Amino acid sequence: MNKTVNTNDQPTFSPPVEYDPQAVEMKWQDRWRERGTNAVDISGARDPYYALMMFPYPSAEGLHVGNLFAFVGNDIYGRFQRLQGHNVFEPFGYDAFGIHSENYALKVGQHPSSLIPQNIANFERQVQRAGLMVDWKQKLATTDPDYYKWTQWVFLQLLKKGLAYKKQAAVNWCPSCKTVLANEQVVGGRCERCDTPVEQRLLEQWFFRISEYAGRLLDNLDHLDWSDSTKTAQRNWIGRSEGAELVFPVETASGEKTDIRVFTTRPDTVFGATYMVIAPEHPLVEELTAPSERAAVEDYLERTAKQDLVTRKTSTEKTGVFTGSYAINPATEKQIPIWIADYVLMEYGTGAIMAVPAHDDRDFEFAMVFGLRIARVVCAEGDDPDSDFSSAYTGSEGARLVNSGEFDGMNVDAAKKAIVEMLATKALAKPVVNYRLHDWCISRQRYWGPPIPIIYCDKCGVVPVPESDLPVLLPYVEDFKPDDSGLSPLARHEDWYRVACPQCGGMARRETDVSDTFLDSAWYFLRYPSVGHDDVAFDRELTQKWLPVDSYIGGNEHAVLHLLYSRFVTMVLHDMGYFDFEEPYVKFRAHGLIIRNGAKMSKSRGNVVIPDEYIATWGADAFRGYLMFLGPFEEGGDFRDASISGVKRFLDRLWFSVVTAIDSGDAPAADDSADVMRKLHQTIKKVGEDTPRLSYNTAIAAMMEYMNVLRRGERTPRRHEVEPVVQLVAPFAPHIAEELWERLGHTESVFDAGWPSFDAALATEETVEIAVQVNGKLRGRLQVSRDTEKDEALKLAMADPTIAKFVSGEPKKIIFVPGRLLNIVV
RNA sequence: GCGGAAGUGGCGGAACUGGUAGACGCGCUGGACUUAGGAUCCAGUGGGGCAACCCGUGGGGGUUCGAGUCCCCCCUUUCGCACCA
Repeated sequence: MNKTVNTNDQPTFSPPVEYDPQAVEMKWQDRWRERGTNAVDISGARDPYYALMMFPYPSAEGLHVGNLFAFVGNDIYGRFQRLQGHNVFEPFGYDAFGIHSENYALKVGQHPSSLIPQNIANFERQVQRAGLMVDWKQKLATTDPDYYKWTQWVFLQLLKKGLAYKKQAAVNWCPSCKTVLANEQVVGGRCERCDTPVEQRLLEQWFFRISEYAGRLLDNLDHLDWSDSTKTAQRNWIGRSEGAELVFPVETASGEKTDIRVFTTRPDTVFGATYMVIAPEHPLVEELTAPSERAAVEDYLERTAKQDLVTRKTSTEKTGVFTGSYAINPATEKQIPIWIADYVLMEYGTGAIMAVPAHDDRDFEFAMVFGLRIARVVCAEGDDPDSDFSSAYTGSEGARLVNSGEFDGMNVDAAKKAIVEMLATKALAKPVVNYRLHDWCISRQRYWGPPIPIIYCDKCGVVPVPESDLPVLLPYVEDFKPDDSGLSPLARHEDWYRVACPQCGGMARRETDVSDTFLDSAWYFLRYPSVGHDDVAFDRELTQKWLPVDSYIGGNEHAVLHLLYSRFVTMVLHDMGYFDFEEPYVKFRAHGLIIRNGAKMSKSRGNVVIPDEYIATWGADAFRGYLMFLGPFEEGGDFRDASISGVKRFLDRLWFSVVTAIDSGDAPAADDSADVMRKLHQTIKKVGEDTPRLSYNTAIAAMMEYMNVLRRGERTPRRHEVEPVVQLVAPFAPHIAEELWERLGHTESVFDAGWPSFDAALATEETVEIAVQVNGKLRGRLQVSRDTEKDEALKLAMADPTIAKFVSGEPKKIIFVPGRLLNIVV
């Protein structure tokens, strides 16, 4: 290499022109393909490691940096595990069904079945160009009949287990997408995709009984290696509440006796229940309505039914109507009026509440609007029990019961228990746990999804499609635009839905709804190892071998839904005996978001960054490195192209150093080689610790630091000083690592070379700089040997006049932290 | 309103269990080499001060020999959920 030393003692390097990222990257991508470097021996691999990333929706715009950021983060993790000796399976696939694709197809006037393959081809090109260690022989797409055949099979398993059922329900209806949305797809009362206000509609829908698994889904979280924020999100979504169900006897308008059951978390306040509210959809509404109130009630019901869910869910304005009937408060045994109001939701609890205006904000507000009685039964410490109300008192700490008969003076917790026990003796109460988690509506009145494998026969009723008849192919239809009939576009194709009943052979019709995209993605990780096995959804042995997933990386936007649904499906299949694990992902980490100019990237903002041109300019290795260096992987960061050059320079220097080391052959080590070796071993240690923690930015910084030490002054690097760095950098910049590894004379892939070990003794400094403080203020630094003791350090410090001048008289106290600092307190 | 996360130089960010704040990178300043350089290399770079020193991690208190880190109160940003009884 052309290194010369000028008279100013400043080394001059000629630019390392030989490093041509494009050429190197093309060469190695070809090599990997030819040699099958990234392919895994699915059935024979020992020490398997499943490094999964959330599969993307193959959009027409192609892969953007947000996708790539996530994929590269996973790839680094996977490659690192491979260097640790695991057989790493890093599959790739496409979540290609769904409203996204369908809407786009409608917009551009092309059929999704022709769009999707184009998009997939484009994604694949981009992913390969980025150099991911993907085993392409195991790829899948949810739109492939060989895949969705088994999605339909999963549906049938849930049906078999009694966990799929059909019911008519008020559902979220998007008037623009003309389809039903899951609760989860409604954001702030608006459609997640098109932002149109959502309305309610009544439709027959297929549901999965996920609520039955709420307790397990919640409890298992304690044992998962997931980030706490994700677990918290899941816990909140599941929403466990402990309380009691109380029974309020009532008499209907026609004089019949019946009960209304309510759920409450505050049974201690039952003496303060001065009225009762049932949801407009409550089954007893009709019977409880007195003739005199009929007109008013009907009017109110009509108004709320028309009301879209936005107003209903977001408005806190209290509306309601009196039924004309009364219930008996089981505690006071007094009559209380029964009201109908839309602030009580039929989907939660029992659809009826006991209203305690003195101790619940919503009940208080309602009572104020309608002039209902307010009775205080809990009194805060030091409060006057007879004072007036200006708001509800919802606290409980230090509070005592009042106006509650024999329970007066009890604290809230004791009263909760005692009152439920007392009412239970009359069969008027029992402790209950409630969850906010609703059953999962999987029906979609759309075209672009797997048809739900059900046949309706006039004679036999609801008949599941026999497993041997799967898949129920999604027919190619030109006219797939949804209409507002509430039916899927497939319902317009009689030739498709007319079918013989599998049981009696008579005339029957297919279910014309397709299933939710979340069902496609709720089991894809089970499929990857078994891709190519056309006789089963997932091969038993391969599944036991590779699953559960060792490490899963994905976006936090899926922290709740996708993760919850896939946990549920896994749990059900486990219960059916298909495999022996019940949680799909041992470890999950959410990556951060890449933003641009402080805003989330989106088409509408026009700030989407497509990686292609950056890769063309800087190379995939530099671009990967840059993405990982711009911030902590789990936090993301702002994309700004200015600083890519820093990572590129690092790779240039690495290249130059390695090539120089090779050229210098067996030249004797330089004088400072001990320092360099110490730094090298520290770097191996740090990169080995940071990488599995996904602390990629600091791992890269550590490697940069080492390069700075290595190149310090005019020294010529030696082979043993650079060779391990090639291994360290390999997960981050795989192409340049392979090339340099080959130039270093190796014939095997650097990814099969293992991870360099570090010498703990060598990695420790023998002399350290300790801080000297006087009264906690930094006054100087001392170079001492690592094992210097307190007295010795103090002596050295006092010998330094710049320190000693701050110490007058005898120190009161000496704090000494070996190897770190000395604090003299005077 | 409830819940989560976060406020550190001009910028992105380091600082693992309380122990030298600002690693690493970008940018900037000066210099070297150059016909030239947006290439490469060297040096410097939190603010103030000639200096000794002083001030600095959103603001205010506190605990401690010592606080970016722990505790209390407030402010700001951001992302979820929103009448769940």
